[in-house]
Amino acid sequence: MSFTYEYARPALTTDCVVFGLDEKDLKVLLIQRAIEPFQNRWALPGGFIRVGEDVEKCARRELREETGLKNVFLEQLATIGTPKRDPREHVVTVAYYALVNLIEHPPTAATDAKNAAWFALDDLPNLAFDHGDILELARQRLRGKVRYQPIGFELLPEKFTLTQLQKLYELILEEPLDKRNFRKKVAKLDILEETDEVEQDVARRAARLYRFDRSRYEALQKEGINFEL
Amino acid sequence: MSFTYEYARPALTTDCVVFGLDEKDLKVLLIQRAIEPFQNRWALPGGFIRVGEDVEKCARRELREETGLKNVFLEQLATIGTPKRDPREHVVTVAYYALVNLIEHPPTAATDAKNAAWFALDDLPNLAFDHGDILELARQRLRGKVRYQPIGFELLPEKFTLTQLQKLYELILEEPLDKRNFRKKVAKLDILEETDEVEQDVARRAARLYRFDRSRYEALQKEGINFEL
DNA sequence: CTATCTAAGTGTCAAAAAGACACAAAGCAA
DNA sequence: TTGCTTTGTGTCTTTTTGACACTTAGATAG
Repeated sequence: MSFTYEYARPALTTDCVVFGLDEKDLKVLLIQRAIEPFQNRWALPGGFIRVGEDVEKCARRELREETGLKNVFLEQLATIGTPKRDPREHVVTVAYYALVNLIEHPPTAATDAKNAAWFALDDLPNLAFDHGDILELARQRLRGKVRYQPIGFELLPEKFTLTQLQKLYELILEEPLDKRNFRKKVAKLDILEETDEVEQDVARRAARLYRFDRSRYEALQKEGINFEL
Repeated sequence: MSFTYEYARPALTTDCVVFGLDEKDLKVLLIQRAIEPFQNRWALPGGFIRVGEDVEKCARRELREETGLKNVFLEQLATIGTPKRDPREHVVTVAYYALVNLIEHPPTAATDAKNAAWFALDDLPNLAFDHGDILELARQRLRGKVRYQPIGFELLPEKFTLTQLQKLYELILEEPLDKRNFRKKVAKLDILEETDEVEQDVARRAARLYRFDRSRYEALQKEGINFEL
C-alpha cells in the first residue's frame, strides 16, 4: 500500500529528550538505533507521526514503545526542519522534553527491541542526526524554565528532602546555592507540604520529607505569582 | 506530477502571527482567504512547506508572498498538529510570531492576490481554522517574553520616545506602569542610546528621542543579565 | 556508653531593588 | 499673556536579595 500526493511532503517525526534524576546526576534516556542510518548510534527516542495522530500523542506513543515510559511530564521544545538533518530525505521533527523520576522509572526499560539506557549529561555518546543539538537545546530550556516554574518537582519522587530539591536545582542551574537562602525562598513560595515522615536508612540525622502541593501551586499560578529561585 | 510514499504523511504548513504597533494599538496582520475552506474568512498568513525548504525559511517566504513583509523579527511559537484542525486532512502547522513596526511597514501590503489588513487586538474577526487560538497563544508568549528580553524594540521605529516605549509595554502587559519607575528601570538596563533629537510636529513640549543599542544589549546578554520590567 | 562523624536545621544584617508618590517647566496655541 | 498638554525628575519606605556560621540530631565505631 502507498500514498500519493500532488506535492512532495517532508516526513514528520517527534523526538523526545527525557531527563531523569539519579542519586547524584541528571541523566538522559537514549536508545540505540537498530537500523541505518546511524545504525548502533545512540539517539533520542522518537519516530514518525501517523496521519490522524496528534503530535503530542505521537511523542507519548513513541516514548512508550521505545522506552516503556508513560504518564510523564512532557512539553514541546521546538520544531527543527533543516533540510539536510536526515541523510535520507527532508525530515521535520517536533522535539519535546520530558521529566521523570528515575526512582519510579528504573533504568533500561526497553520494550521495542532496541536498547535503551540512561546517560549522565557530562558523559554523552556521539548522537545520531542532530540529536546532540536538540539535547543541548532542551538543557537550556530546562535551565530557563526552572527559574519561573516549579517543574523541577517532576524529577523528584513524591516525597523528598529539601536537600534533594536543592541538589536538583544546583544540577540544573549548574551553580551552587546557599542552603539557608534556598530554604527561605522555597518556604516563601508556599507550595511545599511538610509531611510527618523523615528519610529512612541513612547513617546520620534523617531529614524531613516534603511533598509538592500541586493544588496550591495551581491556585498561585492563576493569580500570576512567579517562582524564581 | 505526483509524489508517492510508503506511509501516509500529514501535510505541513507554517503560520505566522504578525504583531505591529500603530499610534495607539497593538495590531495583527491578517489575510483574507481566497479559496475554500473558510473562503473569505480572515486567517494568519502562512502556507505549505516545500521539500528541501527550511521551516523558518518557509515562514519568511509565505510572509513575503502574502504580505510583502521581509527581514522581520521572527521566532517560533509552537507546533500544532491536532488531527481535525483542518477539515480537508491532517495538517500540522509550525506557528511563528513576528514583530514589525507599522511605521516602516504601512498597512495592507498585499502582493499575493489576497487581501491583507491590520486588526486591533480587541477588534478581531472570527478567524479560519484554529488561528484564533494560535493568535491568543502568541499574545501570551509576547507578554511573557517581553519581561525578560527587550524584544519590544522590534515594534518601534528606530528612534522613539520613552513615553512611546512605556505605552508599548503597557499595551503588551495590559497594565499601567509608573512613569518614573519605568524610566528608572530602563535607564539601569543601559541599552538605550540618547540621541540629540526630539520629536517633531507636536503641539506641546517635544520629547527626546532614543535609540535601542543592540550591540550593548548583545554584550549584556552574553554576561547573562536579565531585563525584567 | 562515649566519642565521633555527617548532614540537618536555623537567623541576622547589610545592600540592592521595587514601588508609591507630586510638581515644576517646556513649548505650543489661542 | 494665559492656558493647556506632556515632559522630565527625586525621595522615602518596604521588600527582596545575598552573605555568612554554629548548634543539634542521629547513626556508627571503638
